[in-house]
Amino acid sequence: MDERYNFAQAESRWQKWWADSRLYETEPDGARPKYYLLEMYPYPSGQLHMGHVRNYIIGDVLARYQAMNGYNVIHPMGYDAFGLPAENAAIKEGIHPAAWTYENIRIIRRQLKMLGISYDWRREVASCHPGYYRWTQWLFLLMHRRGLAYRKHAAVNWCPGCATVLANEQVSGDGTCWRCDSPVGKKELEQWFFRITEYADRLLADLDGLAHWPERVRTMQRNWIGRSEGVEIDFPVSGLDAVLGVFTTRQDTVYGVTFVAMAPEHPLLPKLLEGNPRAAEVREYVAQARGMSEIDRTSGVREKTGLFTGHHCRNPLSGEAVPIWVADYVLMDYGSGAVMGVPAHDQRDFEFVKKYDLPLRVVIHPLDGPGPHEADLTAADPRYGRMVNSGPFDGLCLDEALAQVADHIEGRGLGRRIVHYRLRDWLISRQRYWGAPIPMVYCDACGAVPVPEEDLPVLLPDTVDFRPRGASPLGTSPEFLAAQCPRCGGGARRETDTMDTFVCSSWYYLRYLSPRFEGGAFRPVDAAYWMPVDQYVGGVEHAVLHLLYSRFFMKVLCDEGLVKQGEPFVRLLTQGMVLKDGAAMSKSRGTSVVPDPMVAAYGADAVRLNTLFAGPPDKDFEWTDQGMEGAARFVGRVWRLVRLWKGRAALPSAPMGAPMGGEERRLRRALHSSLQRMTADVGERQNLNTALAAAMEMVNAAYAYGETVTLSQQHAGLVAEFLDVLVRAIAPFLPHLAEELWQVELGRDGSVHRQPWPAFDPEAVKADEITLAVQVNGKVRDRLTVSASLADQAILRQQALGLDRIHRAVAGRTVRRMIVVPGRLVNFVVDE
RNA sequence: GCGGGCGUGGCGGAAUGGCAGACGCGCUAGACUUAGGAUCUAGUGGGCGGUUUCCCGUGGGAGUUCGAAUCUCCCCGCCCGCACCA
Repeated sequence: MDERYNFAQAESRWQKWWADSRLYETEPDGARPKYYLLEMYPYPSGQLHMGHVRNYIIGDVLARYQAMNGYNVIHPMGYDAFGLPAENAAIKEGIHPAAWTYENIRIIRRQLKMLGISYDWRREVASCHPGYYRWTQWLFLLMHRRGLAYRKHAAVNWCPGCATVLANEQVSGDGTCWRCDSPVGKKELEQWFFRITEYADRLLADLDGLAHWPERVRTMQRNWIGRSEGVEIDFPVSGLDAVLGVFTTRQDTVYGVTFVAMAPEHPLLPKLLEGNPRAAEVREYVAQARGMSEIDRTSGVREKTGLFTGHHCRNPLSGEAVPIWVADYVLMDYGSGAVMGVPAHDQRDFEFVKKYDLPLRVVIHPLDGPGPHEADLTAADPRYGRMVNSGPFDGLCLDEALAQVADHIEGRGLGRRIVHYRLRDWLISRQRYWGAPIPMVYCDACGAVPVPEEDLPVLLPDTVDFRPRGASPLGTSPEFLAAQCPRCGGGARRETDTMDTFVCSSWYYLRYLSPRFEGGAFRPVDAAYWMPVDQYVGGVEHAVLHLLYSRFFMKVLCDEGLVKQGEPFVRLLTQGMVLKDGAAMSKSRGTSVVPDPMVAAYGADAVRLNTLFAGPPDKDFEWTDQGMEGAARFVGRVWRLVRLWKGRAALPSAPMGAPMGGEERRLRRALHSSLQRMTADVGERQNLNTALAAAMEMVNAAYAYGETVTLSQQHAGLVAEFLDVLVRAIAPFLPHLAEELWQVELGRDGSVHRQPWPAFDPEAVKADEITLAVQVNGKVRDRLTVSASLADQAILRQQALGLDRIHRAVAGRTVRRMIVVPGRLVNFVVDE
């Protein structure tokens, strides 16, 4: 028996057989419950590394497991194929982005097949294919028709590295580009936006329903949407016919305002400076503040600066005159671009008045006592409390204070309640070549006119000089640029920007359902059957990018009546990263580990096993080749076991009915308790690493049985049952090995991947006798083996106290209590 | 600064109030063998002049409990998110 499992031969044979027998191709079937398993499709920038591979392997295990549970599983794959890297690589290497992309797709497809992932390859899509982006453009038109796509002039994020604009979500917290890490600047441009803010409330509210999403992701989206309820209060500017609107969530502190600060960009500022002796000084300050980079400007550690404008305004509640300052810590793009300074109750305002020697006034006292004297304050007290020094509002507390002040403001026309969001509209224009052209034309007579649906797709021209120059490469193609106005028939000019690739990926999960459908983005009946995605697997880095955009798209499509649900992804598993040298794998840093050499050396199943066994799916782990040997060892161990036992299992006289001895009952118990654990670990907890640990225990139990009972004496029926369960239970994890064992070694008909997931026998899991830990005062002193049916505590007590070591530990002391945890332990509480 | 997560053998990790270290890697010994980087078996947290009978041990400290890696509080460290958001 020193033959070895020829994984290379078996794996390629079964991959071919699966493809030939169309095993993973699925169609809607009203008679069966569906299960949509989706992994985030990759950006084809080269080969897949272990980070991607982990994603797809986790998804594959879950897909195969659900198929064995009787679901009609759809499991598709495609490519997020538009994007800057294709263009950058093409510029560098002189290849066309399309050629580069399709070559990478070819490589990745081969890798995925090599790993034995159960995709329905007929459903493969590439977002750069005209058959796909035609519908991306169609969805743009849908947005436009619904008033959700609009063009506006704005100061937008500009990434010099990518030579294009970016959406807010695509600028990292430190002010750098999410893709290339360049510092992002601002540029005044006229651009296309999607009105995602219109859905802010629903995007926020529906997060509560996503019970099977990680709390972390929901929190990140909540923070990103950033809803805050408050009021905008109008402060009339003294001596001018103007009001300064000030947004606050703390209207209960309005009597504590001692200054008002406006952003350097505030549109009212020029008016304040007309004929103002301080104008020159203020302008210089404003120029300086606006010249600061975004990063410096928004850095919390920097000391706040400001300058008095020379004007005052009137607090409409107290009637008091307060100075208007311009200050760099006030942001134009949040709230109204002006804040009321309440130094006693806001730390930023506190620091500001300490620096510029402005007054402060305490207007909130703690609920349970007196407040501090102004002179004693060393920091602002931002807590809610009881209003004081606030005229008619004195004594009001908490919510009541907020509500009554807001009511008063609205009632007297001094301002209005406002719900403000941090979320901004989604900037989707990109000044790059390799993307879906925005299907609009500009006509001198008719303005911006959408391309008629029947004229889609607006094809990306092949021959364009796509070297970045800060303007859209498409503008260099006269043939592309020239268009006819769909409305008046006159000469017109095409939009030359392409769409953010996140637009493409916001709906790909729908295209999979009707991948070659010519009559629409997807067939509504297909979506009705397959949607929503039951399980989505992908990296957490898309928490507020792709996952927010997709939710927005789904809601729009729901409003349009094309889908029935407003949420695309029911269950989300954010798999951890595979690290190399403590950081995410990166091709540019040369820390990318690819699966190919390991598949060649150990087989796809061993790579799958090693990847899954390294840790829980949602946690990061450092890649190491160390485990590969062990993974390959387990594959061989299973194979040898089945080869050794199959003859015994195949005996015609292999009935389960033959009486079983202690060894048999022990093996059967190990089999079924391991199976029970695997079922819970895969199906409920999604802890695939411990499911595999259970599978290993199962196999170890078989070897242990083989040690004590020689082959010819082994219980043929039990051996047969064992092999049947084992091979089915490892099938989702080690699909090639399981198929080889099922069909070739066990000689069964049909694919193991079409077998039901084995059910564990609760009776078999029960032990005949159990070993209890016996503790004295919580310390384990001995163990006691008793019949599992023993329920009589008196007998248990007697037996436990009869143990030598227990007797000694208890001797001479009084047993106060006996605590019994059934099946686990007995604890005697004695006097110290 | 705010919010969240984490901290367990030489290593990856297991145990979510009940026998700490499952499972695996690595290591040690043995068996088989011409050979072993194959395979199988056993051992493997630390301490001890007691090696089945004792003590210690889950970042540190306190607490709750018959019993704490697990719950509570304080502290330390690492990671992630947010960060002048008015």
